[in-house]
Amino acid sequence: MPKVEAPKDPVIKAIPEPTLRRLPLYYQYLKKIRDEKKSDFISCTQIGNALSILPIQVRKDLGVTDAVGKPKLGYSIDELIAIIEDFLGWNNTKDAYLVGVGHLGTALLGFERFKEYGLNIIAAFDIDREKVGSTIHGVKVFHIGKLDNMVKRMGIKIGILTVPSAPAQDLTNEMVHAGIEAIWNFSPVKVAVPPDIIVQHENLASSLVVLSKKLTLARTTQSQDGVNNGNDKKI
Amino acid sequence: MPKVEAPKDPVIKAIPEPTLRRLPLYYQYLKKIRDEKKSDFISCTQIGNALSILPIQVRKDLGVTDAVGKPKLGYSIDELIAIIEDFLGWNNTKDAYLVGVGHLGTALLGFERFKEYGLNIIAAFDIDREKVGSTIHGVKVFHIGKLDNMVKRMGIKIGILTVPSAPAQDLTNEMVHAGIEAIWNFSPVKVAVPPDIIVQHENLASSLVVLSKKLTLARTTQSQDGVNNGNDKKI
DNA sequence: TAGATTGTTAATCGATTAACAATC
DNA sequence: TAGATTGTTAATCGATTAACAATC
Repeated sequence: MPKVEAPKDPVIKAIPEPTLRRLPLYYQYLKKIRDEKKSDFISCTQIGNALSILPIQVRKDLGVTDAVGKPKLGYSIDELIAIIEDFLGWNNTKDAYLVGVGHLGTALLGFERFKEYGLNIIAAFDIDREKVGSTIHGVKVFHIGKLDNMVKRMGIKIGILTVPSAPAQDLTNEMVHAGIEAIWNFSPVKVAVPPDIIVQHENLASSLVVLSKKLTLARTTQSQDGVNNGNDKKI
Repeated sequence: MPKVEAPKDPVIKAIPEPTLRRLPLYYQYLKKIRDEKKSDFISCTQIGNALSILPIQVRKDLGVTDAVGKPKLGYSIDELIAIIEDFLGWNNTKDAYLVGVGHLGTALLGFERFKEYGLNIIAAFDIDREKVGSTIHGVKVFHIGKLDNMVKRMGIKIGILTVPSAPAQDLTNEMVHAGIEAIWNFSPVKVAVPPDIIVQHENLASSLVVLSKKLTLARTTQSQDGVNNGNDKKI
């Protein structure tokens, strides 16, 4: 890869994943601020202070969108909200299927908020005959045997996997075989997929480990140094 | 033995957060492998291949625990499981309270698996009179007004926050005031806490953004370069 | 033994943070 | 205007990856 040359397609930009994860936080905050109607503009310093993020970090992050601010004034709140919404693709809804109507699956079906994020769960699948045929939070539950056909027929690209460890890999294979291109995996195992399939792994065990290790460390080091701004990378 | 100077307290080591997040994955895999009883030993190469992680990364990660492997052979599977379990503190259970018995809160109360990870949710709180007094997945639901007293009386240090945006900050304040030291935050907003309080922020919107941006990019770049091993940092 | 694998030290890569000129 | 803030380029920091000697 040549260092100097301009990229062929300017649409393709490398965006750091941490940046992508912070953008929704800014968005949330901006909407709150907008409703308070105190000002039409906001600076990176204000956003950063509210979210315990360095202002320079906020500015860098906003830089990946095409947001333009005014020196001294900051960014137009309304404009920034619109730009982030657009950048994150929250304007064009994507359909998804959910596989596994257990506790967590049921909870996700009830997440009205997903629609704001451009995600629309249009059907759910399970193997349990008692669940099949029912409607949960407005979403109909089908037998898992119908997955393949329905994915193909509807051209669904996103699958949400909310099942236990044991069947996770098999169901992943079924989804991929049917034509699913991106899997949001809430099962406790890391599933294997072909190289062109995208998997986003949500692991509660990992998060809990980080939390409890931080807590343990805070206790053993308390009153030694002890400052925790919530941004620590190491524990 | 260190060349220059020994650290004052060898217990306090800086462990990268990514490493902490990967350790549970290794653990999951090791347990699966152990049940297959094919061998008593396993190498970093095997673990890495199974999880799409570079072997050298696995070795580095295992290095932070006190696991010792044998050249040519690898690590004892049983020993490694025990060491990770111990390192992550999954042997001594920590009690926690859950605040907000909505869809997600209910789902978390039903997560038997948490006990394996050393987390024991011993009570839940809500403001809804219909929920108060009921028992969900074996956990009793109290009125939020009792939180302060019960946290103090039981010496609870971990709070799980599963409420909507609006009341998240107020409830966080209440928890902190009562004596909670670590908050596992599933609300959609980043809550502000004093510097000595730990917050682990679980944000579905952020994860979804990463997933959908990867999907969008994969489509625009398909058949150009197109190799996705699931380990990409940038999208 | 030969060679796969560990453990450790060094190099690379990328995200964060700092510095600073431009600007309203 | 003066000074706060943006936008961009450079420096720093830390995690990942590579290199390689030690070893069973």
